[in-house]
Amino acid sequence: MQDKITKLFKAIADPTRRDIFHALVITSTALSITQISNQFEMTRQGVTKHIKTLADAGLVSINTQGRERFCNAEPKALQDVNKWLKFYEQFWDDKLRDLGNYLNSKDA
Amino acid sequence: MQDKITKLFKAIADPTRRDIFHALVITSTALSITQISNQFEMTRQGVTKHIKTLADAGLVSINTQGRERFCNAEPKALQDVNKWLKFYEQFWDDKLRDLGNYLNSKDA
DNA sequence: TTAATATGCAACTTTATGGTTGCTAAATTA
DNA sequence: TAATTTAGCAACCATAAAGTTGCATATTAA
Repeated sequence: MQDKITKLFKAIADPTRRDIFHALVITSTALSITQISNQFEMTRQGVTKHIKTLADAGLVSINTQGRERFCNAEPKALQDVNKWLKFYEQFWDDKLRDLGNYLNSKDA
Repeated sequence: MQDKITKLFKAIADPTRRDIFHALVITSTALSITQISNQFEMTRQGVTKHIKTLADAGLVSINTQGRERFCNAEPKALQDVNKWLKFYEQFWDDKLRDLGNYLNSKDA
């Protein structure tokens, strides 16, 4: 199907999902599906779908208790994004270095 | 339409686009559309579409010279992704800190 | 000037995505 | 036990996205 990093990127590429994820991160307590949906202008089923996508990407964990399903954010999953970024970071640093060299040569 | 950060996330959410971007990053010279498409099992027009998406997200800059259009990667655009990540980094750090506290309490 | 090259644009197809409605089932509460 | 609450599942819809083919156009080379 889809590789892990793509799932992760696609999960956070949707603004609504970023909002849901954010809401979960800043809440210390786990939230049930209904509690989450109440915070959004969308049907519960719509929210459920997004949560499934987030869970598939490892960004949310779900704990079932009775008829309720409590969701928790798993920000650590974002470390893979960070790892991906790290490689390219060296190139934007290089550009800064190049700019520095350029400015120095102008001064001289 | 779509906000900047969403465009950026969507651009890198596609594996082909990540490949194109990567190819441009690791090449010191700018590449024409044709040169890029030759590296992919896809029509030139397909690649062109991806490049347009990358350019819209600020990840690629295009320099027209005669009938050719030379593309350059702009890894610096990824700094916005980094900025977005930064906020959540503190939460995965918190988790590590919590784990540290837990281990310490076990030692005592 | 004719031929070849590099490219963009438009239309089209297929599949994915975001979201909805309607229904069912399992827990809980009265 | 009956009513309510929490949630999943399936079907459906509209739109976006990935990729294709075909054609027009501008630049460059013969």
